[in-house]
Amino acid sequence: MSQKRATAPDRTPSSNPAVPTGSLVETAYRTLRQRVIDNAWPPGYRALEQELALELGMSRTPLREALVRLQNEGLVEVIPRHGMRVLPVSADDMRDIYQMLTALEAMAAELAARRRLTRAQLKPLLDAAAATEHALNAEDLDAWASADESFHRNLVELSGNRLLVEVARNCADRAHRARAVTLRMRPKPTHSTREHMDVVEKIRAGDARAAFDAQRAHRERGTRELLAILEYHQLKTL
Amino acid sequence: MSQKRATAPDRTPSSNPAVPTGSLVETAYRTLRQRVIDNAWPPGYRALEQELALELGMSRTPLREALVRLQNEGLVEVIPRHGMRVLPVSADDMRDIYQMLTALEAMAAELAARRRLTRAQLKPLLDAAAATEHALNAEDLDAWASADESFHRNLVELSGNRLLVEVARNCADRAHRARAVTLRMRPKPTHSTREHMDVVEKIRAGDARAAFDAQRAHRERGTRELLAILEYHQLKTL
DNA sequence: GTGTACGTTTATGTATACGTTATTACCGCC
DNA sequence: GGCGGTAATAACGTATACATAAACGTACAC
Repeated sequence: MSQKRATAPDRTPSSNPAVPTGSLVETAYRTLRQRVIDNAWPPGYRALEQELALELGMSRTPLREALVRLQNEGLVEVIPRHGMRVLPVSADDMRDIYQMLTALEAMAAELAARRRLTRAQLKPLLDAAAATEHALNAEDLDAWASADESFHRNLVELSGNRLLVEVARNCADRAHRARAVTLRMRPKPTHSTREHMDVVEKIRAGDARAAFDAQRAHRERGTRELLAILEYHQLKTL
Repeated sequence: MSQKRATAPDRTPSSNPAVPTGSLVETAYRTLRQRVIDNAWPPGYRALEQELALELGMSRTPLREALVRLQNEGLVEVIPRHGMRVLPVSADDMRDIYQMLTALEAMAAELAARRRLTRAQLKPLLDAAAATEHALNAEDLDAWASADESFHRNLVELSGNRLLVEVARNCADRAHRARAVTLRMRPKPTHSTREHMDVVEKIRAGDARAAFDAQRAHRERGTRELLAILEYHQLKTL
């Protein structure tokens, strides 16, 4: 994975254009974040501030502020005189991220179960779990991945803990690229899909301990699976 | 808790002067962060960018960058035309933070126990636990609080998970003021101190499950205690 | 061919300027 | 006194300028 500069010929502004928001900082932040997460920029990719600012049609000032935010979120690093660099994610990083998600989501499942949620409150989670099942049946891996993300996002939101939601989102962002790259290297996600329904059922039943255990087991199995893939394919950085 | 402006007469630059670092951003970041965490600035406190920049002897540019970082860390909010405001921490926030710390530190204890640490590696944690004991015996609450922080910091560092360390540090930062304010409102921390030793022993023995349970129980009891204090004293924001 | 020295270029970190608009102060009226 | 309208002020968000020093390219010596 060699480092690429912003002058790489396959990069044009139109491939991920800035979508205007209320502020230039926000525009830059969202645009750049998207590029990192969706692998439009590969790991290690570099670009200078002035180049990015020109491309996004703004001065360096808001662009820098966006980069500071992205750096705080662990998605890029800002290197003096070398601009920004997309932070590669190593296998160790993935282990760390997955350990975090395991702890956070197990806690989220427990908190959700304790809250005695209504059918309406549980619906988005149930819908997401059902969507993973439909996608699996239709053998549509991309739809499955999207539904999987939705499941996990909805799960942490049901915890009612804002900080947990925020941190889990950042963990998911950091892992997103690796998830996408390895999506077709893994066995069919039969276990995952079944485990989703299991977690939902435990939450619905208000069984906090069982919900915790179910979600935790789900993430632990997923962690083992992913780390095995990274090792087997000798994927050092993603 | 009324809002105070930067012109409050009891604030002078010398009470928490900027300590020069390699960059002005870093100087501002550390100075301001310290003021928030140590309650030099109370919850809700406001200050304008230009005022802070003047006080710290720099232009608004690096000052803004420092504020962006602090906002990302949940310590302040930046309000257009009103400058920055120290984010008050509500009882709900404290519940969220403690739930996070419970999940993260229990996981840290488990990971630490799994790593089969040497005596040398365990020493900082053991020393910190011993320090809480000594401070308790000497009836020195401030020393106890400091040792307690050291214990928790060392615990998460033993997890070997960098992301966990980073997130736990931020949770501790957010909770720091509330911890300090409530330090003398709680019973003598006899349980805490005994629990520290219990956790250390489980980690030393390499019993991951027991370490997880011990640290989790420790944090859960502490959570209940703190939330009860906040309710009893009608502390709405800290 | 390799290493070093030197001059030039360039990408920052920071300061300052500028345009916009939210906020505040003031005034008149009821 | 309270309310509404208007003008002035101020605090941004952003653009531009500037100083610094890192990085690069070239020439020369061994």
